Amino acid sequence: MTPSKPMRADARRNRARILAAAEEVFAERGTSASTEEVAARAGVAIGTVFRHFPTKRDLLAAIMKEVRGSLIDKAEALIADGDPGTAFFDYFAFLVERSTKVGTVVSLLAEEGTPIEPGEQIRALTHTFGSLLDAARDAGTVRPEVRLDEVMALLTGTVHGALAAGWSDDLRHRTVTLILDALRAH
Amino acid sequence: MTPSKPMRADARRNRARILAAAEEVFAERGTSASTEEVAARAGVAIGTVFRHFPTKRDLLAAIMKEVRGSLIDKAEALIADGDPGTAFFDYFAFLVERSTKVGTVVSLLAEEGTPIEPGEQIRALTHTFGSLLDAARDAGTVRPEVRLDEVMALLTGTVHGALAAGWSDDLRHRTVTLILDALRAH
Amino acid sequence: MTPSKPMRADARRNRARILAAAEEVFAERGTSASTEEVAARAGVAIGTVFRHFPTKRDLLAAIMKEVRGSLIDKAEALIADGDPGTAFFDYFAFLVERSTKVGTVVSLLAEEGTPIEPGEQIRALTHTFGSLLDAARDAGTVRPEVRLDEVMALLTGTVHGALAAGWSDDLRHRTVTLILDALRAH
Amino acid sequence: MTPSKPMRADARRNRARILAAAEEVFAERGTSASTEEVAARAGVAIGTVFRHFPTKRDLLAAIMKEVRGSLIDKAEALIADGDPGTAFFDYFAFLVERSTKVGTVVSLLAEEGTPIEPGEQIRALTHTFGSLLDAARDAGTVRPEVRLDEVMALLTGTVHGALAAGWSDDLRHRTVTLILDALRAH
DNA sequence: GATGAATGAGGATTCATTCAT
DNA sequence: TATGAATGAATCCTCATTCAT
Repeated sequence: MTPSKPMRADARRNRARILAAAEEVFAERGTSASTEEVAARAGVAIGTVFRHFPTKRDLLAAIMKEVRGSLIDKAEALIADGDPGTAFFDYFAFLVERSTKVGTVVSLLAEEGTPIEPGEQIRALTHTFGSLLDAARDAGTVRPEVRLDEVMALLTGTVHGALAAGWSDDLRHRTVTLILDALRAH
Repeated sequence: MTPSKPMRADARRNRARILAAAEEVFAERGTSASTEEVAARAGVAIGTVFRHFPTKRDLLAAIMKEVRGSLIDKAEALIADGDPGTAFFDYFAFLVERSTKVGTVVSLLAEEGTPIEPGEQIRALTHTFGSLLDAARDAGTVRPEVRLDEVMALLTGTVHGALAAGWSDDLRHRTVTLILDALRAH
Repeated sequence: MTPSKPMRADARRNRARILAAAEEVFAERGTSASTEEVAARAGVAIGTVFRHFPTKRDLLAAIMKEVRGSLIDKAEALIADGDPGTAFFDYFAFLVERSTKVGTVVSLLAEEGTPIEPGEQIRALTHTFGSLLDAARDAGTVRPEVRLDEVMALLTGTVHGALAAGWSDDLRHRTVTLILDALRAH
Repeated sequence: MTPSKPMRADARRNRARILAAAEEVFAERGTSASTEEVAARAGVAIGTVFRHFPTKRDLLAAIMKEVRGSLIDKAEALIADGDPGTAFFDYFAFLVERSTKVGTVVSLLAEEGTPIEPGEQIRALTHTFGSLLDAARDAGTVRPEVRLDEVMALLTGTVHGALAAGWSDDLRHRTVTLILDALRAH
C-alpha cells in the first residue's frame, strides 16, 4: 500500500501549496475558477498543477478529501474526550461554522452536480457522526426518535444554506440553535 | 403600460418552449450547461434562444422570475383562503417540495454566485412569507420568538440541502417535519 | 429595359427611406454596422430591407450609385454653365468637401476591399472629370502635362485621407489649395 | 526596466510568425478577416494567437506598432546621415511606397474607426517628420509657408488613396512627384 | 520534477439571410 | 408587400490538458 517512491521534498511542498491555493481560489470564485489561477496563486506553473492532479476534478476531490479528513479528525477527538451529552451538538455547530469558512468550494458533505468520488470518507464521517448521535441519545440529551439520516439532512441543508445565502454570524447562530433545539430531548 | 406589440403567436410559443427546456437542462446539468443544449432541447436554433434572451444570464433570470412568480402566487392564494394556523406550515413544506422538483436550476430564494437581478421578487416572497408567519403566530401555532429571518434561513437551507443531496421523498418529509416541529408552539 | 411593374408608391417610398437611413448609419458606424440597424433607422422591418436590396452588398452598391450619380450631375451642370478655366478646380474642391460629409461610408471613387460593382459610373465620373480637365487645360489654367489619372489619384487620396483622418475644415481647405496649386499653370 | 522573463525561443518564433501572418492576412482581406485565418496562415492553433495577443485589437495594435516603429527608425536614419535638402522628399516617397506594400492593414498614420492605442508613436513619427521638414526648409528646398499639418495631410491622403485604389507603381510615382513639386521651393 | 507554450474543443454571441404570418 | 421571428454559419475568446524545453 505504501507508494513506491517517497516523493521529493519540493514536490511534497508544491502539492501542499497547490492544495492551499486551490482551496482559496475555489472558495472565492467558485469551482469554475480556472486552474491557471490556482497555479498562479500557488506560485507554480500550470504544468505542475497537472502533474500533481491530472485533472481538475482530481484537484477538487483532493480538497474535499483534505477538508473532510480534518472534520473526521475533529469528530474523533470529540468522541475520545468530549462530554457524550453535548459532543453531538457541539460537532453539529462546529461543522456548520467550519463549512461557512471554507466557502462554496465544495459540497463537503454531499456530492453535487457530477458526483466526485463515491465517498468512503462520507461514510466515515456519517459513521462517526452516528457514534456521536448514539452517545447523545444514550446520555438522554437527544430525542430518542431522531434518526441519523435526518440529522445529516439537516446538516447538509444548513451548510448549503449558509454557504449560498451568506448568513451573518448572528443569523447562523440563531438558526443552528433552532435546529438543535428541535433535536434536543425536551 | 401595455407592451407596444402583443408578440406573435409562434414567438410566444417558442419563448415558452425555450424557457421550459432551459429549466430542464439547467436542472439536470447545472447552470453551466450550454445554451446550445437548451436550444436543441427546445427544438429551435441557437439564434432563437438569443433573440428571446439576449444573454445567458437573461435566460437564467427569466427562469427564476417565472418560478418565483408561481411561488408567490401560491402564497397569496394561501393567505386568501387558507387556515391562518396551518397555512404557514403548509407553505414551507410546499416550497421545499416544489424546489426539489425544479432542481438545482436556481437559487430560488437566495441569490448565489454573481447575483442575478436585484430581487424585488425575493422581497415580495419574503414579505408574503412574513404575513403567513405573522398570521400563524397570531393563531398561536408558531412559537412567538421565531423570527422571519430564521425561517427564511431554515427554508433556504432545506431547499439547498434537498437539491444538492437529492433526498428521498421520505427523508425530505421527515426532515421538514422535524424542522417545522422546532417552530411549532409546544 | 423598362421594369415590368412600376413599383407601388409605398414601396418606392420605403426604398428611399432605407437608402437614406443606410447612408446615415454606414456613415456613422462604418460599413460593418448591422442591416438591422439600418432597418430600425428607416422605420421598416428587416425583411423590407432585404426585399429591396437582396444583399447587404447590394445596399452598399445602391448607396454608392446614388452618391456618384449626384456627383456626376453636379459635374455636368458645371460643364454646361461654369467657367471652363475654374470649373475643374471648383469641382475638385467640391468633391472633397462632399465626400467628407458623406463619410467613411464608401470609397466613392475607388473600390476598396472586395470590389463592389465594376463601375460604369466610375468611368462616367472619370470621363466627366476628364472633360473638365481638358477644358481647363484649353483655358490655360492647368499645367499642360497634368494627366487625368494623376488628378484622379490626387482626388481619391485626398478624399480618403480626409475621411480617415477627420481633417478640420481649415486643414482640408489648406491642403486642397496646396494640391490645386500644384496643378495650376504657373 | 528589463522584462522579467526573456521569453522562450519557440514562443518568440511563434510570436513573430503570427505577426507576419496577421500582417499578410489583414492586408489581403482587411481587418475584418478572422483570427482563425491568421492562426492558420501562421501555422499555429488559434489558442496560440490569443496567448500572444489576448484580443484581436491587441494583435492589430501590435502590427501597427511594429510597422510604425520601422518607419520611425528609417526617418531617424535619414536625419542622421541624409542630405537635409532631400531627406524630406525621400522620406515622403518612402512612406508612400512602404505603405503600399504593407497594405490596407493599418491606418499607419491616422487612427481610423475605433482608435487603437493613444498614439505616442504617431506623435513620434510626426515629430520626426517635422524635423525633416524643418531641415529642408532651412536648406531652402521646401517652400517656407508649407506647414507640418498640411504635409501630414497630404501624406495620409496619398497613403490611403494608394492603398484603397491600388495605384500602379508608375501612377504612384507620378502622383507623388506632383505632390512633392507642390511643396518644393520654385 | 518543473516550466510555460501550444493545442483545440467548447461556448457565448452576432448578423446576414430566409420564410411563415 | 410588409413584418419580424427563425435560422445557423461565423467569430471571438476561454480553459483544461498535453508536451517540448
